[in-house]
Parts: sequence; C-alpha cells; structure tokens
Amino acid sequence: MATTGKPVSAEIEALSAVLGTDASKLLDPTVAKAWIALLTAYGRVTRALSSELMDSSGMSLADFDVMAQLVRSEEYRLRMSELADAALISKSGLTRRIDRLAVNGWVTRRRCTEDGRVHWATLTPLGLRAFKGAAPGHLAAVADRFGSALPASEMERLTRDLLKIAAKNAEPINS
Amino acid sequence: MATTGKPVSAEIEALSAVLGTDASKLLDPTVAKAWIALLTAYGRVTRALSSELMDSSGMSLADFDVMAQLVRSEEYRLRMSELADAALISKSGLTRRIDRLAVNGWVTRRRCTEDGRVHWATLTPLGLRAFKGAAPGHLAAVADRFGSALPASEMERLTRDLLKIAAKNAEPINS
DNA sequence: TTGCAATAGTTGCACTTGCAATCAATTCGG
DNA sequence: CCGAATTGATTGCAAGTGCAACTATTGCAA
Repeated sequence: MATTGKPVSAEIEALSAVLGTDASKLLDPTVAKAWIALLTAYGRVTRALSSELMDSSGMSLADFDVMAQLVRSEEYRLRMSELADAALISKSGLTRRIDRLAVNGWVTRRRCTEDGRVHWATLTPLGLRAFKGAAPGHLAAVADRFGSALPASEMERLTRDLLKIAAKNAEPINS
Repeated sequence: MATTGKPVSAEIEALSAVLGTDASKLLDPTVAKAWIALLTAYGRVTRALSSELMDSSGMSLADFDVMAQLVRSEEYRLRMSELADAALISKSGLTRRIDRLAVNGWVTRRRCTEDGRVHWATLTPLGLRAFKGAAPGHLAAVADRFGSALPASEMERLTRDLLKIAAKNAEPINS
C-alpha cells in the first residue's frame, strides 16, 4: 500500500478445492478469515489516512511516522540507524526519506563529532511546526476511521491480541 | 509496512507534550496504542511472509494474492477491473502485475470477443501448478506467524473487530 | 446515422522501496 | 602501531506504485 505504497490485499479462502481436501489442515479457516480481515482493515484505513494526510499537509504517512519518532526523542534527534529501526523501514529507505525531509527544511542531518560514522537526524523548528500543524488532523482521522469502530474495552483487547501477534514475529528490520 | 512494498510503521504516542495538554482529546491513548499495535503486527508479519514466499516460490505476496483470486474464480478468469478491485490494487498496478505474471507464463490476457473493451486475465495450467506449489508453504507460514498467536475463540473475536473497522472504511479503490 | 458520453485498460511520469555493493570511520588483535 | 574486521550510512539498480492523461470500444440520444 504506498502509502501509499505497499500492496495490501489477499484472499486465501476457498483453496481447498484446488489444493485438495486437506487445505484446512494447512490453514484453519478461522485463521484464514482473521488474516484476510487484518489485511482488509489495514489496507482500507491506511489508504484513506494516507491520502487525507497528503492532501491536508503535503506529508506522507511515512514522513509523519519519522517526524513523530523525532518529536518524542531527546533533543528531537536520533541516529539514522535508530530512526530506521524505530520507523520500521530499511536503512536505505531512511537515508532517502531524510533527504526529502531535509529539502523541505523539516530535518537536518549532521555528522557526529564523537563518532564520525554516526549521523544525527534532527527535527528543525520548521519541521516541528509542520508536524504540529499536521498532527491534529491526522490524529482526528485515526480516531474517526479506526478508533470509532469499537468500544474502549474491545479496543484494549484488540491491542493485546495484536501485540501477541507482533511479539511472535519480533525480528529487526535491518539484519 | 509491507511487503514488499509498502511502508509500515508509526508512533503516535507521547505527542501531548508537543501538541499541548489536549492531545488525548484528539486521539484516545487506548486507540493510539491499538493503532500502533495494528501497524506493528501487520508490518512484521507481512514482511516475514513476503520474503519467505519470494525465497521459496519466486512469487511476491501481491502475485500470490492475484493468483489466489483467479484460482477461486469461475474458469480461473476475471476481468481486469474485477481483479483489481478484488486484489485491492489500482488498475494501473494490476495492468503491470499481469504483464509480469504473463512473462512467467502464469497468466494470459485476452480481449473479450463480446465487449472489446474488456480483457480477461486467465490463470494458465502452469500458473495453477505454480500456485499449488507455493500455497502450502505460504499457508503454513500464515498459520505459524499469525494463526498460532491466539486461540480460536480469540481469533474469531479479532476477526469480528477487524471487519467492523474495515466496514467503517468501505470505499472502492478505483474511484 | 452520427456524434457525444461512459466504460475498460494502458501508458507516461514522478516517486518510493529494498537489497547488495560500496565508502567511511572506528575498533581490535597481534 | 598497523592491518583486518566491524559498524554506520549512502548509492546503484531493478523493481513496484498510483495518478492523471490517453486510447479504444461501446452505448445512447437526437
């Protein structure tokens, strides 16, 4: 869904007829339905949020995520690698994303004086202002498109379940 | 976040300090946590599944999804537009994906004799064989990375919740 | 009929992505 | 100290993506 970007979709159902009678042994139909539901929910919500954010603030979802990481960091700065891990993107992807954010004047990149291999990505005052301008609308959109679908207690249960799934798949992006 | 493809990540927490005291009015912390959990779970699982599928079968997750749609269709074929909607990708994206699948000999594209505007994408016997080869491993991977995290009853609840979220955001991809 | 609107797909374009190779700086073993 | 291994980040490359503009075909109205 690239969000834009990355492809988001899938269907696994009804493969039994093709694969043979034991397809449900490979993937429990209950699990298949849940998996499709996850892909569908994710795809629809992110697609909508992405275009709303781009229209209102000229910022991609990935831009927002990176800037959000910096906002919550000490002195509004992070090493490139730390930032890549935090934002769940590859190192090369981050390099180029920071290039673009730097062109906007939202982030600066400076070599670390103590260790010349390290580069700090730092949110600028202009970037902070852009983020402050974008965040309320984006957060409201998340509340509307995602948050309003379930009551709070159910939302907490959803969180616990999703975190269990995430925990089962904990591997760093940048091997 | 994705599969290749799409950026998958985010953090919304801890914005109150930056946005002012009322950030939690914009987005309930409960919702924020759930949203981050969704992005994280989706990103990690799809990333892993994507590379496993590519390694084992030379097929992207998007390829698999498109072929799965054809497998479950009448006569293994679908119109381009139907297929794009079903696979949740744009029309142009599908055009090029079918190009690539056709190069592999997995799908053919033929103009419809009754309505010259329509083109049928049809899974070939070779494509069906490739799909049959890929599906067991992929389904097992879904079962392992996603399905094994929760008991069945909880999985059903998760499905219901996710479908509610999806329903709140039901809009066709191709406007 | 004829000509305009609607529909189905494809293409031009600008961008984004990740992997592998590479460059640069630091650290560590001898 | 010095060269090899390690670590941090950037770049070449080959994809993949969506939007908007375009082509082709059909339908419909006068």
